[in-house]
Amino acid sequence: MSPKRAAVRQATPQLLERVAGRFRALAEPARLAVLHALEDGERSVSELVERTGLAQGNLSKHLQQLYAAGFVTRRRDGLFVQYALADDGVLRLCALMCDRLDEGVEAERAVLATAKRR
Amino acid sequence: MSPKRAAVRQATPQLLERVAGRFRALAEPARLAVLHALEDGERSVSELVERTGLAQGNLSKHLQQLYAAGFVTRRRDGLFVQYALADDGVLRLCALMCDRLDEGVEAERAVLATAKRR
DNA sequence: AGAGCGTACTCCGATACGGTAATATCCGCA
DNA sequence: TGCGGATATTACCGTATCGGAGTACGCTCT
Repeated sequence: MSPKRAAVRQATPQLLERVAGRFRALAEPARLAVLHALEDGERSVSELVERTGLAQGNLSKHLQQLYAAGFVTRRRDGLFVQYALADDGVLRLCALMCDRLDEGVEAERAVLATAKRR
Repeated sequence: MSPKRAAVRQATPQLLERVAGRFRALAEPARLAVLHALEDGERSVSELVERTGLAQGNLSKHLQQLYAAGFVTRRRDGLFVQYALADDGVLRLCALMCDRLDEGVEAERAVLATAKRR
């Protein structure tokens, strides 16, 4: 049958690397801000500069990474380039993560307590 | 009403930083390997060393980060310390990410083509 | 073809992060 | 109380990554 479907995959180093890379793309406040700014639709780079407050060059680099990770799509629109969320998967990921935040506060507290123990 | 529920949150810098931090904890093959090694139950550090092939000190650091991020729990068991997945949220996150991988291959191809264009 | 705007790329300094080796701490047991 | 195994912590090094500044490229219009 060769279960190509949702079967549990082998955790090969290559797969781990690929998955880690995707997570890494989301492991940066600036990029999360960009994704957030795209939540209500397509935006040009200039619009994203306004919305996020990032410098143009910096923003461009982050956009490349998000694009390479498959989180956003690109489209030339005359002089502009319009970026958009590739799908709602990112939002689901962030939602899952945000839910964890509230419940994780206690653990964080414990860690802090451990850190300053003694 | 002060919507503390699943309402859309403000994307404050602090929140972005916190969320990014959580993603950062998953943005490393070694830590994903650890989580994978915990999929079928509690494991001691020594067992994790065997299963992941990581050096003890190195593994310990990764475990601290996973713990601080709230992905794993800790429990003293005599001479050992047993780690376990805090909940199945991590698995859901990874599953979501893995699903994206297959579909993202095309985009990656495009990026590569762009990189070596000319 | 040239000007002007929007976007991508390159180079740089500062900082963060992962891996290793050595050391410290914690625990159970004689 | 002292020993030995298990885990945590520290110091150190090499590398990756971020942000900023400057520059190159693409597109449109005249």
